[in-house]
Amino acid sequence: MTDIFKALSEESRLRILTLLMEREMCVCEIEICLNMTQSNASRHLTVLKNCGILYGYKKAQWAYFGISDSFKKEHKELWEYLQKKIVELPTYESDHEQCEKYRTVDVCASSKITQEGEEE
Amino acid sequence: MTDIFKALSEESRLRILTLLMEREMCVCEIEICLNMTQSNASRHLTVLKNCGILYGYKKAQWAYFGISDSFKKEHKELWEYLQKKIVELPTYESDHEQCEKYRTVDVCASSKITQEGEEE
DNA sequence: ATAGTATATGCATATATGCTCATATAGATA
DNA sequence: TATCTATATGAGCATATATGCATATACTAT
Repeated sequence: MTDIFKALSEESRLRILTLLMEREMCVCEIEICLNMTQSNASRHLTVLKNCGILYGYKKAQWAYFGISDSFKKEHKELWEYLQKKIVELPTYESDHEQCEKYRTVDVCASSKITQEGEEE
Repeated sequence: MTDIFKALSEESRLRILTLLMEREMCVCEIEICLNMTQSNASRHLTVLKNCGILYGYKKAQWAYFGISDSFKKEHKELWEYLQKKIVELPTYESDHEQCEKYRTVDVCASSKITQEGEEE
């Protein structure tokens, strides 16, 4: 029980959750959308997965994560609470904008070019 | 938002909550029921109060704490989740037994005698 | 095979957290 | 006033956590 609250008691991890509420994502997408280092994103995702909030699987060289259905079911009230309150995060809007911005591009495998180019 | 999860991500504080779900209590009652030091109990209560989970007031030389109605209302789903899951805490039963044991006695102002006597 | 991309993890470090002991403060009582 | 009880808090210490850098591993594509 405390492990779930511990996982949720970190702003970066809540920001990750707001993104995953939309759709599952791979590490490097989160890395770019939330502007954090790769190792940092990876570690936070591991924490969220280890306590059962996220599911995760690998496909080709990517590791995808999403919000676990069993978590939603077994922690129903908490999940409802999160859905309701997480939009109040100060970075909610900007994170999603950043996310949309890279949505059209194939973020992975071209991230470096996109980052340097910085057109638009 | 993270401050509430942070407050809840600690076993000792969840144990305190299980007691306060029954009735409001003063610091020294919690200290005895959960077998923790006075300073430790006081600090945990302060954390829970600072994030709005508890209310607190002083009467004579005692400081009483209880679960805040506004918390229950403004964080309804979370509160329901807590009520449902907190009974699963490994120490739930024993903590309440300890609590009942001292219920009949006037814990405060006679705690030291009761502790040493240890009859029953 | 070689090079490039994505991810996980060891290591070092800065910061946060929890705990105990000691002490200051405030109210109660003789 | 002097003493006892209850509480809050500073200091010091041990542990936990978050983060960045470097690197090992795994899969892709040429």
